[in-house]
Amino acid sequence: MSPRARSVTIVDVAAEAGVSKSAVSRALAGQGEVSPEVRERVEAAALKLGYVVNSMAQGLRTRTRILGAVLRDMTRPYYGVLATALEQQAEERDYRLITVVGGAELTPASAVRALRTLVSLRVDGIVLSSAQLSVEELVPVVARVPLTSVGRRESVEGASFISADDAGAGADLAAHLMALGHRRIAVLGVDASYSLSQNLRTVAMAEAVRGAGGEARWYPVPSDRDVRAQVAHIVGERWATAIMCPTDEAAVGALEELHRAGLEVPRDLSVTGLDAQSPLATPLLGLTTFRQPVPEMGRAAIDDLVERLEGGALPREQVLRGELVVGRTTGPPSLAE
Amino acid sequence: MSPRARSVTIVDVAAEAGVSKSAVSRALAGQGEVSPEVRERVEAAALKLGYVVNSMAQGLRTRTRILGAVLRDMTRPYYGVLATALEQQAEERDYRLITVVGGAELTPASAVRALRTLVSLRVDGIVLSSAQLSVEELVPVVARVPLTSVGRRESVEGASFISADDAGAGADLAAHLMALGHRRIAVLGVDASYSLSQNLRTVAMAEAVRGAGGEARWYPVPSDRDVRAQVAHIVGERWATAIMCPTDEAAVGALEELHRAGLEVPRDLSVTGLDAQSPLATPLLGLTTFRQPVPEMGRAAIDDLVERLEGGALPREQVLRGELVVGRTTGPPSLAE
DNA sequence: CTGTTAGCGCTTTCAG
DNA sequence: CTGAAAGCGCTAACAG
Repeated sequence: MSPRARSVTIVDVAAEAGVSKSAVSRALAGQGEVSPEVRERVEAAALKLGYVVNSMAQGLRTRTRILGAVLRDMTRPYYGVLATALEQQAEERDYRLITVVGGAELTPASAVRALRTLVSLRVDGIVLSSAQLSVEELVPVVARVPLTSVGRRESVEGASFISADDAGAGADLAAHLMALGHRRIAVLGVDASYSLSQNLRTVAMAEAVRGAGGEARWYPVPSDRDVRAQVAHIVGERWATAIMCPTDEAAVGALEELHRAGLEVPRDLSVTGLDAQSPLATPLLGLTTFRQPVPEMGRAAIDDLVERLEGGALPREQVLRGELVVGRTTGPPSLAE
Repeated sequence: MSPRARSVTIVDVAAEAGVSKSAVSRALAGQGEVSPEVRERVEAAALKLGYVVNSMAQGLRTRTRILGAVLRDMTRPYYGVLATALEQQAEERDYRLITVVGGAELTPASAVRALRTLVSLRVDGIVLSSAQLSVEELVPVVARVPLTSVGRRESVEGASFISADDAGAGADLAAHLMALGHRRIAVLGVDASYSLSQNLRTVAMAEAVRGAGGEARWYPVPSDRDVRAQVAHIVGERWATAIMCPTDEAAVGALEELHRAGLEVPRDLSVTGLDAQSPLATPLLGLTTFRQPVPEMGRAAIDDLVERLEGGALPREQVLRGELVVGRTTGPPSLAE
């Protein structure tokens, strides 16, 4: 292995350019002005030596223009899309973005670790996505650095949050089924302890069905990735004419189970998903689902942070609305009963 | 907005605990030993004040146990799975991991920016995934910090790399089709400038077909996300009995197009994907594909880095092998010709 | 076992 | 416009 090079500092650049290190700092950071001639010499020297600023030393004195994001399970398309949007918008605003991902399951403990990593790095601002943190855990970090929560309403003073209208999405899907004529609808219900947003959706589905004069039954599932058993149960009951799922992944799980049971969709049973971020929202599957405005949420989160950082804007709340995606997994209820 | 608190430092903790700041440093970092009594007082004070180490100040003197990863398009399941694996293994080895994602298209420019961010943060080591960087761009960073490249063979002295056996995967899929009796096979070929790994796969597919006595035709596609036109062309030609795709996403695109054209798979045409990371590898679609050992690659990358960091191990090369996943999109060629 | 001291690389007054 | 010098928060000798 080639010996690791001692990293080149501002002092090395200064020597190379024949100026003081303050001159180099000014020339590179472009704060106090410098003569064009010095600037040029410095830039040449920096390039020649392969100088890269030491953000740590820099951050000891000033802002670094680095934002941090805590993301949950990157295995889910939702977070991938969010990460990409955050990154692009940060880029646009001339900030760097670093992300820390919790394990597949973002437990409070791992979320706290992730936040600490970011705080310890003294990032200028933090985007926090769907962590299940208590106010007590959040207060100390909000006190130190601007924080915007995405996808989950945080009740912490001083934090902004951006969320999708989960309840509205659930209600729209329910309305779609009701309009098709369904009256007995099974909802695969998720508990708030697993995912608040999935809980909001599914609760809203059931309520919307009932509010429109239909019957909804709540079939609790441990997670959207674990629905097969309940679907089998629903099939056995022969009561529902439609199954509403908390996510697209859950919907595909349900479709698989129905397929296994020899049922045809939507002839025998209608199925809805929710998210439309994943490749599962392919026309091939033709899932009826609801597109959450994830890229928009990511952009809004960065904008909020930057505006608070630079413009002194106040923390605020934004709820973004998505749109129904009608596919081929929903249709009129079967008459054969 | 609540006023941002001045961040609490080691000195504040020292005052609170009534000891010197060195004592605090030692107690918290656990280097030189401290009396249990002092340790306890310091820990209590740190907790009370909500102290979080300043990695920037710390990093100015020592290693931070933070690793960095440069990832491409997080929108692709491959990178999500990789990110999760990297994170988990880093956690296991007691390192933090921060990731910087390039835009949807990881251009050399954005990869260089990402690398610079990591270098500027003085991470202890870097995992670089599938960047299209030249040796000249890589040399300066490899000279500064241990780097392990994942998914792409870097020809830079001093870097490790871990890759999947792309060529082997392509060859296995080709062998599978040949075994089924196919002799005229269309390969959706990807250019190396878009993705080296996709290029390796597809080239290997064509070669393996020919090596086994079949005929392979190369149909170039701009990317694995843009295959519809070529597939339509292939359908029109009525030559091939099977289509080999560079990725699962491409395969689903192909299936959609075939579906649109009224063809049935695998009766009329067989289709293969490659990756099996995405939710697209669902039993519902039943894609015949090849599972790349992505989690294993992630783990190996972190292990390699940590071992070089701590054990002085030398950079090395590892090629990991995945496995064929036989689904329902391949079958014997149609006889009707 | 503990405190004192000297920087790590950078930005920022403050003089010149 | 430029250089000298101080200091950000921390760790690592070095004395006590």
